[in-house]
Amino acid sequence: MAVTLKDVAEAADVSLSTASRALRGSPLISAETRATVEAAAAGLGYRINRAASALRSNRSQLVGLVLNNLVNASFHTIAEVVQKRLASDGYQLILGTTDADPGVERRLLETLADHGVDGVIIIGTGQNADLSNGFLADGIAVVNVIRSSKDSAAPTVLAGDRDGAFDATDYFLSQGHRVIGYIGGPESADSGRDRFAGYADALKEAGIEVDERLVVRGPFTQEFGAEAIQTLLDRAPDMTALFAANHESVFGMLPGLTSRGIRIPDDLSLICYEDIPWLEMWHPPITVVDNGSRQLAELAVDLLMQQINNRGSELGGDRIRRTYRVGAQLVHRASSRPLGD
Amino acid sequence: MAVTLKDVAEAADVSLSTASRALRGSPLISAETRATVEAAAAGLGYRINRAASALRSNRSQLVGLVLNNLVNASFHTIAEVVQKRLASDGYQLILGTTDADPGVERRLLETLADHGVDGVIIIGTGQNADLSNGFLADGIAVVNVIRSSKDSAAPTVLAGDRDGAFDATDYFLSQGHRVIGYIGGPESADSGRDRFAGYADALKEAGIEVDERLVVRGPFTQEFGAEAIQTLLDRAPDMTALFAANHESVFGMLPGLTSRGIRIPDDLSLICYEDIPWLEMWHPPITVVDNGSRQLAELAVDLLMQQINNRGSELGGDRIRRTYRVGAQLVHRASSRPLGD
DNA sequence: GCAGTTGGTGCGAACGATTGCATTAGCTTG
DNA sequence: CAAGCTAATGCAATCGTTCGCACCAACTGC
Repeated sequence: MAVTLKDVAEAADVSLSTASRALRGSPLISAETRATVEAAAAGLGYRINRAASALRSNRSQLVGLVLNNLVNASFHTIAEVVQKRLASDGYQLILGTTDADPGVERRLLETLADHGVDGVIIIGTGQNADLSNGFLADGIAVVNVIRSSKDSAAPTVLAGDRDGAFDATDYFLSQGHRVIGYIGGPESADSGRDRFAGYADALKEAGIEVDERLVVRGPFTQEFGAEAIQTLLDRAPDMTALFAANHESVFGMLPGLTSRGIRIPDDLSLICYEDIPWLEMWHPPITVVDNGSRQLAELAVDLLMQQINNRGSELGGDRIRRTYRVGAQLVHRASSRPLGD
Repeated sequence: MAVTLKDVAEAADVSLSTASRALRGSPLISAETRATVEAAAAGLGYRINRAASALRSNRSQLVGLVLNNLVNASFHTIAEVVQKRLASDGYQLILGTTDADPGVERRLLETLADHGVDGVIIIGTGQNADLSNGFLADGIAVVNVIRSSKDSAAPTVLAGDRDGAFDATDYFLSQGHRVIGYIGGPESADSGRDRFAGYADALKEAGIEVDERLVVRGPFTQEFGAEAIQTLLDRAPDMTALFAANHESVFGMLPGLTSRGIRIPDDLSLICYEDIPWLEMWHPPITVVDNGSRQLAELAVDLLMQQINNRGSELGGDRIRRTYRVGAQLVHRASSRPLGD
């Protein structure tokens, strides 16, 4: 049988409560006693039983992470960063994927609650705000990431999609480009909408109308990217710059450019969304908008920990629900060049 | 306060034990009573408290997954598949990354045990077999994946690295290639060793000596791939085929080929290890050795569930420790062609 | 020298489910 | 019809921690 706290208490010749407090770092315990208990625990190889601890104290040291999938680079980056941060704070990560299905998401959230998670980070569908608001009421911390939900009372960390797209487009404009193509995600996705808005706004400020001929929008798949680039090249041979705002589509689009013999940036200037390592290794290295997945994850964990640590004190009431944005950043490399040089 | 089993029992006018048994599907309960209890539970919105359940029954419905990172495609594929399979069986996944550090791995495994996981799937360093053997002794299921450890008593699911590399090389040979380059992982890694062995064996069978000039081995990074391809092209301009057996290096190598103006497969036939979606989108689509990550994951979960379900009955004693292999598969596409056509 | 602090420690009741054992009612069987 | 089953249910102990409260000794201040 495993070593229990009772064994430690007996070995250290103190009561169960004292042993518990000593190991938990309670200030009520004298330094001497604490040392004795810690020595006894170490000597016996004592390990806490989290189930018992969770049952009694209502703190599981478990945090749930809900996201669509792990294939998308932003998502697995976030998962990895969140996991590491949590681990260093003594928490473990329960990971669940939803494929963006609200029903799956709901069942997952309920199951996470069954396990008594102390908090949840949700890259969600936005359809289960009622549930996550219930979590908050029950003292379970919640942070939304990337996708907002107007009904959610939890803080939200968003990516700077509009500004990122604006900056990319604006950069093209500053280089003299006027015929700028756009491949992006669907209107139905937050990111698809916001990035397109950034593209359109930048053009508008420059006094340019959005030319539908130059815009292709569709699902987050590389197949779409492969089609989209062909469509665009056929439809607008006069295009001098292209902004690829749909991350997945890039994988289909780049090979398409290569096979058509389009040289970057000589024939076409290019900027892609999201910084995946190998875009830097491409020839030429691709200029990208880095959406800051790591920072998104870091901030999400920070906000979650604030909530967890403020549990009880209603102090957080004001700050919660606030929306944060992690700015996107244009990473200049070699895939874009001034027009007419 | 949350609804507890006691509330359900009272609502259904049965005892606590009957309520518990009814919801858990015990055969001791009459169909009628079961229906009553289930109705009461549904009516009250009862949700089990996993911490309490775990404490009493020693079953947490939690499974740990230990791996290096989530960036590598095989790893995040495995994580996603494992998570989905577990969820469909009523288990949740606690995910931990180790960066292949044995110390981190050890602490992670201990923490997983603290949380009372019912099982662990380990893509491990092989350095903590003592711990995982202890898990088995304590009734915690263990399955090793991808990396074996001679000291581990747990079943192991390995990839068919040697055979995959053998097949790829053999295929080149059958197409008439004789000067076949090799870019692979270090000797220190299982996969690096096995794949090189497959390459060397295939050559040997064809009566060809391994030519050190054609072999570059190094770390699992794309930077290494970028260097390696340059080295190889400089050193062996007569090379007609190249086997890229280091997954990460592919990301650095492909752009290198493009920039040197090497046409695939006209100037060089190419086969890469591990099937990442966009290799299929490349121009030309790249022939690959698919190591079967999904199948590895599926099999790992199967083996884990067998152990979990056999807990108590010592019946599994014989089967455990067995090693399984998921065969790699050559996926023919268009990046290799017969020599001299 | 006595009431009032303060700093440590122990007692014992939870937390919410599971489960071995006892119990009961309704049958069968000789 | 008594004894013996079986099927269904209830009782109560138990899992390992945590934490409110009571307690005690030593010290302070008047």
